Amino acid sequence: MSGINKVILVGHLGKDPEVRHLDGGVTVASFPLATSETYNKDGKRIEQTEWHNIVLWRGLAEVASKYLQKGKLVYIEGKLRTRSFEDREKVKKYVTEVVAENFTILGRKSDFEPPVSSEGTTPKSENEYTNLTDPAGDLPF
Amino acid sequence: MSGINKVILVGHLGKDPEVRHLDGGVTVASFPLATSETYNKDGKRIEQTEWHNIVLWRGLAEVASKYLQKGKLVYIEGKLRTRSFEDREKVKKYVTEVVAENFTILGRKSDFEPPVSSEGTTPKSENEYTNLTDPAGDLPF
Amino acid sequence: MSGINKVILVGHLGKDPEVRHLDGGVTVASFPLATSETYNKDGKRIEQTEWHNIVLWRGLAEVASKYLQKGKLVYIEGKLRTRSFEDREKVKKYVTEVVAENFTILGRKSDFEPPVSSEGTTPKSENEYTNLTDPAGDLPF
Amino acid sequence: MSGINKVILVGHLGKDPEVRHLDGGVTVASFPLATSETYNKDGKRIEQTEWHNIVLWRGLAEVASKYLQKGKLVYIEGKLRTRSFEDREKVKKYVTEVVAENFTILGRKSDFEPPVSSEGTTPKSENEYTNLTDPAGDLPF
DNA sequence: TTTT
DNA sequence: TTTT
Repeated sequence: MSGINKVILVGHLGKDPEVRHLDGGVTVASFPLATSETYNKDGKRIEQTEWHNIVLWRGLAEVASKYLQKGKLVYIEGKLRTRSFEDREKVKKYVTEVVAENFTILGRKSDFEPPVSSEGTTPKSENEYTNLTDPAGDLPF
Repeated sequence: MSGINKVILVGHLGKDPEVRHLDGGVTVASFPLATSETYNKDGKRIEQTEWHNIVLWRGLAEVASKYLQKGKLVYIEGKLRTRSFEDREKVKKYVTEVVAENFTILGRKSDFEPPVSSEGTTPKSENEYTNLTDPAGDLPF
Repeated sequence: MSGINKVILVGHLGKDPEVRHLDGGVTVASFPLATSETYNKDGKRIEQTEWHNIVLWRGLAEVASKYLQKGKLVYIEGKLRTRSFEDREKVKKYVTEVVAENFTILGRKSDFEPPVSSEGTTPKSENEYTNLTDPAGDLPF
Repeated sequence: MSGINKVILVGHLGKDPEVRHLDGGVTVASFPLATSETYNKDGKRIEQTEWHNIVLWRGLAEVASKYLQKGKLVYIEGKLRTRSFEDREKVKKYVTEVVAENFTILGRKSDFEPPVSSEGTTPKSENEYTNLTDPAGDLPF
């Protein structure tokens, strides 16, 4: 016993969430998240990007599939989990994922709406941010 | 002995940073930061805002005074410190502050530049974010 | 909108939790928590202690009242909340608290049992730690 | 750009740190860390352990090699990094590590001393905890 | 594979 | 491979 296993990320989705429905009816969503760090080396600005495998379960997966899309900036809180699997050649491999326990969209108001087909959105003012939290891991509205 | 004292905030500056230079030449900056939470009560969307007193020292204060302004969205990492002071009526009072150890601007590219007097900025595209990190607590460029 | 408000503490309880039952039957517990930091100044080891007001609600308050006592080492995750109140002289005052959302006892096995009146506890081996988590904010067993 | 990549762990070392000195004189240390979670399933207490690869650089590696040993309870703060390497069969593999930026021993006073060969240690009192922090990533004393 |  |  004795443990804290916590991950806090702010980054952009590299792809739309991929949603699967397991046999028991459980929903799982996953997507890659990029967190980038900028630092200075010999006067040049270097950007280093780290990619994370994000996994969400149940209600949180449902919310993610509805409100998160490729490119969005998101705060994610979760825990690390390394699991093994067999690839196509039956070789045992390991992958480390971040199992999300909570997420919040960081961005402008338009980022909080599910994408629509309609054109002609209202112009946005400079400082128009908003967010969406799902502390309970379930639908927030 | 034995202690972790860590605060993680993402919110908007309520005012421009207020910068002071202490006798020994040390720079201190401070500003209020709002973190808002939205939840559902009886079908209505309630927004609850919490205000935090942010304090930054030395190099981090210099960076803050240059790159942070009222309204900007920022990630702040720091620690809690409660200090006492005497108000004008000589009454002892307590205030809890977040002493920043690190911050990152979260927002669009324009948010990374110090404010300029020139008018006529270039139009921004929808999904234009960027950030600025100062892990070492000193000027990052 | 847009906010993350997160506090992570590891420290010792300064007192036993104080438990109150509100009118609606809701349980609230609170206790002071010390987080200490040791640093070096001119070759001398300086210890600086920060005190935090911890507040717990409902099921988490019940668990805390049962398993936490003065002196125990605990990991606490929560959020900052500043509230105002009137003191006995009707002066408006402010206090900043950490509203716990989760806690974990860090310590040896004996620290996980509610205190008993019986004497003569079993001797402990050198490296005997264990912990107790309450992720859901409710009774964990 | 735009990124926060933060990991917070509390767990026990599965092995003593393994220290290497790279060509340029840089020190790297690494060890496995176990974080365990206990939960209830059908009235049975289930313990699930997650293993993390911890990597420390430079001064932090030196401190770790001196003060951390197998079995000790430690708080670690760092960031995720996934790197690829070729195994003996020239197969490309990936491993995700936690690059530590800070650590603190959590435990009793005896846990803060480097291990000694002498026998006959002084008995410890019940509530004797202490800690050791290395915020700057360098030797703290 | 994101973002700037 | 830790810890209880």
